[in-house]
Amino acid sequence: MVSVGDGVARWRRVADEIRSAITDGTIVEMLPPEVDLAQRFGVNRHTVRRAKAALADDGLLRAERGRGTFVNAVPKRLVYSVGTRTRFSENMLRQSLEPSGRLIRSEQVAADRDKAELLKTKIGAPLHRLEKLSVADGMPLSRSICYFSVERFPAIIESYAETGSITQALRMCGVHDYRRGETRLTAERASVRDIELLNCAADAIMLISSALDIDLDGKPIQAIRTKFLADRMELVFGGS
Amino acid sequence: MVSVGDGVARWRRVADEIRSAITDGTIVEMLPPEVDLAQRFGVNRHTVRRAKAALADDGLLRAERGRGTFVNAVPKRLVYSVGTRTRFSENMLRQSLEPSGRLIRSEQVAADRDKAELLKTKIGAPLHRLEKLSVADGMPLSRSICYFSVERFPAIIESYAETGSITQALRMCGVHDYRRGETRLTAERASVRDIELLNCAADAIMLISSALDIDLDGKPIQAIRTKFLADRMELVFGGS
DNA sequence: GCCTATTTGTTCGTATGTATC
DNA sequence: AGATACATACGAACAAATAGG
Repeated sequence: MVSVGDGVARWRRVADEIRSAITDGTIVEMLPPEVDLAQRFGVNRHTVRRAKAALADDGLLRAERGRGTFVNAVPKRLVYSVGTRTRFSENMLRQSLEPSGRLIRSEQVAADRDKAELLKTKIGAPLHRLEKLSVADGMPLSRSICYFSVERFPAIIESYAETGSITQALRMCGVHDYRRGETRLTAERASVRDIELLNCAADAIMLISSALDIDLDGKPIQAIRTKFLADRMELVFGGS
Repeated sequence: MVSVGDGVARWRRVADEIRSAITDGTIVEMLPPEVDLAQRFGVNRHTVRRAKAALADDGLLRAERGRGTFVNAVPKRLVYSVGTRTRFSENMLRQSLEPSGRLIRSEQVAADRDKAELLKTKIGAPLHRLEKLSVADGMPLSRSICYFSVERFPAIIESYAETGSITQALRMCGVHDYRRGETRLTAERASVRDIELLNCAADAIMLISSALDIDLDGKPIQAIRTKFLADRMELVFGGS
């Protein structure tokens, strides 16, 4: 066990290791006794206790005096299927969840080099920049920033604000179907703004997807950058 | 800026925010002065300095007294293209990087329920469990755990140890082509073992891919779980 | 050269959090 | 439950290098 002066407390490290062991099924029902854990991680028993307290706080554990520590029901990650036809609403409904979107902020910006290339507009062309929050069953799951050509979709913001769904907003703008182009994926620690918008833990991890949606003729529709809460989501590509 | 008693030091958070700003292009050439950063993050200047020291240690920054702090050449994230034909070596060579694989550990295990289902073997059937490290230009990028049916690929371990490439090892076992089935993605904090094997920051983030490779007849070849260093990699699906 | 503003580098002290025994 | 050592965080300085007029 390492961790001295690297900015991450040992108890936090231990808590994360235990959490992983629980979510990936290594620890199923009951936690090993504190002394065993302390030895395995090479830390003091107090440190293990601190870690367990943090996990119990999150509702993952339940300690019973004299009996041991039990693992509570683990909330499975929601599955988001990314195919050529990717729709947030459909993905959530399939899992019996009530989807909704909330408009955080919208503005017009000028296309920079990257966005102009993606959306095939001129550099400096006006774009709608739409920042939204996606929620399922009242739980914030992700936050996205979408860019649309103002010229092509003048009224998309109003339509989205009305319906709370990009798919429906696009339909109102005459786009009845579209598909997913390329998707780029990486991950980062949640920023301060992520934490306040998504109402998540301070050390949450965001799965970041940058994608381009195109219509059936291959013309670009929107460039989207979405930050998913990695704790609550799993993205699936290909297969089925 | 928050963070008190949550197990992650403030300087570490500040360092991460600055690192993000650098990698996503918000900060280009020069860092704002320490007092400005301190105010923006709501911390003491010492805390900013500690964060900068950590980043300078990683070679991202270069501070010059009286002049300011400069951003070194930004190491762009390497792109890993995940298509139906996904090969680590080809992906790296395309970016003029010298790929290599290192065998960490191999053993035989019995198939549990999940793996048996994926690999279409009986529960309890013997599997090769192959743990490896993938490196490009001397920099560790990811670590994988692969499962192969022992019955179907008796000598895969030796072949991999010899060649350092799964593709080549499979060829020696009579599989000349294979493709990627489903890929499931999520992200987690690096475990202690990740940190020591990949030689990365204490609070690094791992992009986790769980996938199944199948041969051209649709028969399963290997189940792979790969943990990519999110700082150094970007996964691309679809498009091109 | 001189002065000044800016920016990084350093040194005190003090309080709190972390980790062990 | 204390006692101890070390890491973290803040505050208030001051020193040293740089840039501009």
